[in-house]
Amino acid sequence: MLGEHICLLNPGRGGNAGVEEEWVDERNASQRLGVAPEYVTDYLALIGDSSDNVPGARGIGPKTAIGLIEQFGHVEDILARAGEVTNKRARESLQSGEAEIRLSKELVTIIADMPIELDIEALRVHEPDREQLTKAFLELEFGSLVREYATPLPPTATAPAAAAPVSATYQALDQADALAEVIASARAQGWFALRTVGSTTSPISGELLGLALAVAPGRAWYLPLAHRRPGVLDLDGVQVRNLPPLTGPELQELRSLLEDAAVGKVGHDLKADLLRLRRAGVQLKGLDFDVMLGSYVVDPGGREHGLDALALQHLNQRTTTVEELCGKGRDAVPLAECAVDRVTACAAMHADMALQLRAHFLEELQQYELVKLFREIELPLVEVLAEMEWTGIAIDEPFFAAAGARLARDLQLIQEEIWKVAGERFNIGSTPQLRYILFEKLGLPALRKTKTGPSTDATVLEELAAQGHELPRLLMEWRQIDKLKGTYVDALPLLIDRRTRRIHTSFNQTVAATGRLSSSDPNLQNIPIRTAQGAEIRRGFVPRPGWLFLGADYSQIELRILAHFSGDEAFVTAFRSGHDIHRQTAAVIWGVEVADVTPRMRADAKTVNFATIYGQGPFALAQQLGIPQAEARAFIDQYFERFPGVRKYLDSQVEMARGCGYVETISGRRRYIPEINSRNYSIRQFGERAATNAPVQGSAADIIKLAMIRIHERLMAEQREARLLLQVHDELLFEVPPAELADLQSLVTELMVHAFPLAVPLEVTVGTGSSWYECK
DNA sequence: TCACTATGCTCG
DNA sequence: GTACGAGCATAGTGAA
Repeated sequence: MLGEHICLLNPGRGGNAGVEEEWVDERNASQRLGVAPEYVTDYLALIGDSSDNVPGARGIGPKTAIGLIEQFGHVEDILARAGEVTNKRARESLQSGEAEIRLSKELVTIIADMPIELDIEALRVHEPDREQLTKAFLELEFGSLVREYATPLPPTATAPAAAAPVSATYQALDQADALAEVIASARAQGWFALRTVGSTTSPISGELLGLALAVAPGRAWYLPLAHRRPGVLDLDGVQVRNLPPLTGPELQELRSLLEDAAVGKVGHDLKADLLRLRRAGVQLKGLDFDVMLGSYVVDPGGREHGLDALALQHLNQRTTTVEELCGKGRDAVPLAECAVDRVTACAAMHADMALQLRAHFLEELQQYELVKLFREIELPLVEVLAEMEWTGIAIDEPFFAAAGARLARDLQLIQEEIWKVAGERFNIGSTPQLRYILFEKLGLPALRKTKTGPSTDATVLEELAAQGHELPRLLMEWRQIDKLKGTYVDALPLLIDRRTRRIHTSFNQTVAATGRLSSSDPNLQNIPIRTAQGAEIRRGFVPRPGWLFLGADYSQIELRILAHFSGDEAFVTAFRSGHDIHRQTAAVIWGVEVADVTPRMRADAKTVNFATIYGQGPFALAQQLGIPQAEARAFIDQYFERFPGVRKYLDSQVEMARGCGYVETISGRRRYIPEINSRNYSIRQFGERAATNAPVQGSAADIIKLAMIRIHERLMAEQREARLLLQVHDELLFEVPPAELADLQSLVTELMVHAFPLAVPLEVTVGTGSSWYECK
């Protein structure tokens, strides 16, 4: 009944039905699932979607499914004898009829290969609307297997029935001797799990409210330090009422435990714990395991790394979320106002979950050979990022105020002009209103469409302007200024920390699927630079008085990585010669002497170089270069003809993704690419581009992370005052006292250049100045 | 009031 | 349909 291909959801790894599909043939499926070929159908039918992420999914997991098949044989027999199933959850699930014979992509596949008339293409969607699919299936006549057991799914998400942790095992630490006992066990074991509670989400702006500790599974303590409400828990008014954090004599032992690097610390998002403790004057040392990072390293893409999600997925535990504790939005109660016993239950539970998840991810990291990446890059980076966030960066407030006023004036003027040309007043920021003005009232040609109507984006306006219309140019100008004002000039001063007078971004370590960092609240990785007017904003980022900024960029790191991986002779030679790579590329592509490369040729070669990294096709390249598609195609062909090693390498990554399901960076970081075997052309294409780009982008991320770790180590070891403030993917920004500048410049360059040995040299350019603008 | 989507724009 | 990876602002919509 089965055809040649089957869709898997990375069995055994949990999974997300929307993303992690993987198409394999039947023999492969049998091997991958660890199920005899004749049982593959039953297996797939039985497990359906067991992922906890899937709305409505209640799981018979893969292991249980295999066990049931081995025990009973085929799926019909399992259902007939459901009462004999010993696993309680599986039995109830089977008996209730909502068993795991459900609509899943596996079933879509099975049905696809049944000898019936069915519009398969219409059903093969990546985020199946389950209700719609259910209806479609039930209305159609096909194999009894599906018709009999498919049932409509509940509209709302249901979590697995979790055994709620007994609250009695989570206790507040209200006695000095109890605290001493916990500390003693932690020391005896050599490690423990912790979870801090802060007054705000941001660990830097908020204060430490309390600390949860766990030493063994199923039992944890919470030490309240600065809660304003004792709640129903009677703590005899000792530790609860506004104690200065960790200053009491009985807390000195705890401090030394936290600061003892020899005692391992386990947690979820240790960077936040580190920062909250630091605000309380405690230097957390001995970071040993961060389950958020563990989850990220095991599978950086398309999965949740939040503690609640991880506990649900891997421990089958339903945790109390902070949202449940405090409410949300307008009605949210500050944590400091929440009853201590409730905070205790929540925080202690989180410490307990982190402790239990450690074992799970340790095993997975070992299984996938990711321990080194975890131990030598991601975990050490936590302290570096914490230090960066802690330090923050200063902005020149009067500068921003003046710029804001100026932009407001400009905006006003352009707005008046736009309204005059349009013949009426309207909200320029509203796409629908703008569409009406441009394409209906003024009758300009709609050049491109979005889902909801004609596009009005910058490329369209650019083209319309080129056709001689006045309004598009004004609109582009308005948009640019509006963006600068709204996203940067007005927004950044509001994020200055009241206490430090600096801006403290968050560097997120578990967001980007390639291994890159991201920055948020505010995002300091997308401060304008490409336009002259935008770049002015960087004048407002300043070092502390008397100090300087030092900026250090990797030159063309991604292209160098491409040269390294591909080993392409011409490419490697070009880099080793140490000259301008885009110029060299141009010379090779067009077969001319380097000296004869025109600026236009160089610019085009640069574009083609980037096009390669991103897997850009002729269509987009033509658009970008403003040339016919056929010409762009010729460029690309020429490029790969002259750099055959590059073509070969890119193909090899696609093959790797198809065969192994993932691709790897230079330090073994994986990215799973289930889209690569999708039957949908554009999804598959996307998978192929991701497969070729991820190793390049991800390796660059690995390398700069290593450099950051080593630089930070040196700064600390040599007790320098200079600090790393920002990372922008291939660039580091430092704040330096003048006396350290010369030294630091060579130190940073040295460590960045030699962070990871490649087949081609790495180059770093540095710049200094008294604003970010000047560091170029 | 809030969550959510769509659109558009900033960066490497 | 058509370039990888991110975060954020505004408008608009529908439900509580």
